Formats: sequence, C-alpha cells, structure tokens
Amino acid sequence: MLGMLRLGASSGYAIKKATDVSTRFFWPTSLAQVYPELARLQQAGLVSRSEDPQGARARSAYEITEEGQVALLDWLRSALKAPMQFRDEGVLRLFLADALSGEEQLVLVRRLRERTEAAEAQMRGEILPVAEALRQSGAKFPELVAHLGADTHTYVIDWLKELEEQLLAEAPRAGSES
Amino acid sequence: MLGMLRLGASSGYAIKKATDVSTRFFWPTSLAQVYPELARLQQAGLVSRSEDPQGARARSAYEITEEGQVALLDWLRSALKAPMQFRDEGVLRLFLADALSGEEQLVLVRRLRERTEAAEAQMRGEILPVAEALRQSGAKFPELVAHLGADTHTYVIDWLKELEEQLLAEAPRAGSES
DNA sequence: TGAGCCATGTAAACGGTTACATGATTCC
DNA sequence: GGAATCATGTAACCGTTTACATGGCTCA
Repeated sequence: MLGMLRLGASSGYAIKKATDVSTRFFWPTSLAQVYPELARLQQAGLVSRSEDPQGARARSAYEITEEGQVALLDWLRSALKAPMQFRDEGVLRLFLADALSGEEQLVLVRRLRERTEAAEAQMRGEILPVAEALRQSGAKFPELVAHLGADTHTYVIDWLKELEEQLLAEAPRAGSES
Repeated sequence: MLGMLRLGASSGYAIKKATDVSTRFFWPTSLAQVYPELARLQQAGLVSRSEDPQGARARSAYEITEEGQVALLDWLRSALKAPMQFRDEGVLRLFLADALSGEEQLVLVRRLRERTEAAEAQMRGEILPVAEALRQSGAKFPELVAHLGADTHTYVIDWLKELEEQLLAEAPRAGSES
C-alpha cells in the first residue's frame, strides 16, 4: 500500500488499478482489502487523508507521512520471513498426470503451456509497458520485476514445449488430431 | 487427496507427510485440512475407510473407490479455470526497492537469491529423490514436476545473479563489506 | 526417561474473495 | 440513453493456518 502511494497512486481506487497493472501476478489486491487497510494505515498515522472531490463525486487522496516512509523503509530492510508461496492447480494436475493416457497427458501439458503463454503475453503487453513508463519517473525496479516475471514464464513455456516433444516421441499418434 | 492415495499413501498422516516431500512447493496441506477432507470424501463415496491399528495406536487406512477414480480422472481431464496464483513478499519488496539506497538494494537482491537457492536445494535434495523413487513404481510425472520446479528456481537464481552484477557495476563500493 | 515421531481430530483465528449497495462521470 | 469506468464502502463467505488436545510407539 505504502509503496503504491509512493509510486504515485492517491485514491484507494487508484491503488487497486495500479496493482492490477503491476503487482497483479505476485501480489494481487481487491478493493475490499484496500479501503479498510487505508483506514487502518491512517489511524496508525502512516498515511494522511484529504478530501479531493471530482465535481460531485467524492474522492479521498492519501499521502504517505514521514512515519509511513520510515515504516516502509524498515520493512524493506527487515529480514524476510514469509516464504514464497505459490499454489497452482495446473502443476498439481501435471504431478498426477500418470493417471491419464498418453494422449490426455499431452492435452494437459498443452493446456498448461497455453495458459502460461497467456500469462506471459499479459506481462509483456500490459504490465511491462506500465513499468517502462514508471522508469521515466525514476523507478527502475518495477521494470526489472516485470522482466523477471516475463522471462521466467518464457523459460517455463520452453520447458513445457520440450516436454510436449518428449511425450510426442513416446506416443507419436497422440498429436495427430490437433 | 485422491491423487495421493493413488500414489500409495493410506492414512491421513501419511498423506500429509507425502505432500510435504512432493507437492509442498505448489500445493501445501495441513493436517487440519486433511482429516476433515477425508471424512467428506468418504461421505461422498470417493474413498473407503478401514481401521488399520498399529498395536494399540489407532490408524485409519483409506482407499480410493471406483467412483473416486472416476472423479479424479474427470478432474484431470476438465478445463482448468483456477489461474495460477502465487504471492511473494520477496518479489514485492524488489518491486519497491527504488526506495532503498544502492547498497541496500544489493542486500535485498542477495537475500532473495539466497532464499531461492535454499528452496532449490530443498527441491533437489529432498523432493527430487522421493520423486525418483516414485518412478520405480511407475509414476514419472512427479519427477518431471520436481525437475520443472528445480530448473525454474535455477533460472531465477541465475537471473538474480546477473542483476547483482549489474547493480555492483553501477555502485562498485556496495559489495565490499560482504 | 525424555525427545521425537506417529496418529487423529477440533476450535479459533486470519487473510482474502465475492457479493451487495450506492452513486457520479464519461464516452459512444 | 446506456455501457463502462470512477469511486467508496460493508457483509458474508471460504479456504487455510495455528493452536489446542490427546495418546501410543520408538530409539537413544
């Protein structure tokens, strides 16, 4: 939250929009999360709130306070305890794919690859451009992270392609219907 | 669950242990999840339960029923709707690392790499051997998935190493204290 | 004899998502 | 005029984790 404010978002709505085009793949948010959290941060003195109406439409503009700056830096400098967690039904299916026939295994791997390709395309098409724009305003890490995500996905796609070829070599008739 | 039973686990405790050395990185479980779920599956007729005491210590042995086999296959063949979700505080910190000084950025990247190396080591040291053992009993996909995970982590590690070098080149004095 | 593992469960807490509710503005 | 977007919130639900509770077995 604090980090997003720092990068230029001001309203709760804007923060949500910003995460959708930047951290979505490794730190998604929802509005139902953002608004209460902003209220908490305000009460803790880490952000300040000011009314910023657009015509008759209400809007609250938030700004990070000096205390908030300190808290953000403290967090960034602290040891990270939370282990990376990732939960993926697709990989779980692959893990259990021995229960399927050769043809079905190939279908599964293909679907997995296509899904990964879709994610990669979104990263390169939607997220990377936004991150590149942020670089103009002095932040280089969003772009680095976008590249890390996109490149890693490319790696997985290639890995899955190789697996597909391997499976095809074992059961050549499996690929004919596609 | 059903898949784990298929791979040889029988008791709830054994299922939990099995996931700890196989699907832990992409599908963790806890005992508080496993026992109620087994009860639900039993009531749904997808698994059968039989008492299998070890001396005076009670143990329940579960087996997958034919209905359970069908349900497992149906699921494996169905279209996957749940998008891959992964949530990582480490990457989030990297995304916001512009708030830090050059030295601190390097420390952060190093910590990230070390953490990734630890995960990779666990995959190669703990999970891969178990998956290789499963291959002897006819299941090849656990090993494939273990390799996918380990290789992907290796890729990320190399990526982070390059980033470290890049950061060092920009601020040469940053690496001196290590 | 004590630590650690095997074994089974329940209850409370937590983090997050979905659905609900409302209303203004903009653009086609 | 209607759809999409901007904008703010609340309430219910859901899956998961942590803590609690119990007890037998094994090995040093």
